[in-house]
Amino acid sequence: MSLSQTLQALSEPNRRKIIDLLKKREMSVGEMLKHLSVTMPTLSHHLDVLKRADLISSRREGQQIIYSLNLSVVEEITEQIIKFLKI
Amino acid sequence: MSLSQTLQALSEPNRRKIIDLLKKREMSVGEMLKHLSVTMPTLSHHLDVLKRADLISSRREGQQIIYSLNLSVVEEITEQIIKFLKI
DNA sequence: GTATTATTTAGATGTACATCTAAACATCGA
DNA sequence: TCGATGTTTAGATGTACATCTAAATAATAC
Repeated sequence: MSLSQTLQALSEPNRRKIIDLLKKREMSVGEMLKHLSVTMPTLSHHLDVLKRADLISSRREGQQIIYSLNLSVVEEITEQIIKFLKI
Repeated sequence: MSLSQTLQALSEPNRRKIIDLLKKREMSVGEMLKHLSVTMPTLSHHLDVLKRADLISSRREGQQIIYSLNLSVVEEITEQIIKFLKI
């Protein structure tokens, strides 16, 4: 997971909104859909981007798929960004 | 200057390299050129992107144009990113 | 089996980005 | 007026991204 990939992933507003939602609590795709103005396939795409950047994870629960933040990765990335921006 | 724009600007490796160079000291375009594998117009373009994101500034000094980091802006942005990523 | 929830693929559109070469401009020093 | 240093424009190329609709596929619950 490169810093480029992470920053690129976080540069899209809908994806940052997803991160914001998942900071509060884990959530199914259907729930997230209510908070965003995109279609299901588009949301799936954004989730895929965030997943490939290792920022989120998913697990199945019945018919639903529950997404959650990868807390440790987020912290790690925060460190990386701080280190890079440190003057 | 939106967070999207900032993250987008920082997601390109050459531009991060420019930031890294300017963290050490201010530098002319010709000097930066020695550290990057791009043509002068391409470098000019990247400098323009970073400038529009308010991350760097320039001043003329004789025939040269000297670029420098906007320290206060970088700190501000760091705060913004930390705040966003804060769990 | 059928309905629900989500992913994936396909096809399409429109936009943005990175890069180059070549050439035109602009600014300054000598 | 040259030469040096950069910027900008123009034209071109190739890639990537965000988005949609429609349809196929997958997994699970009932």
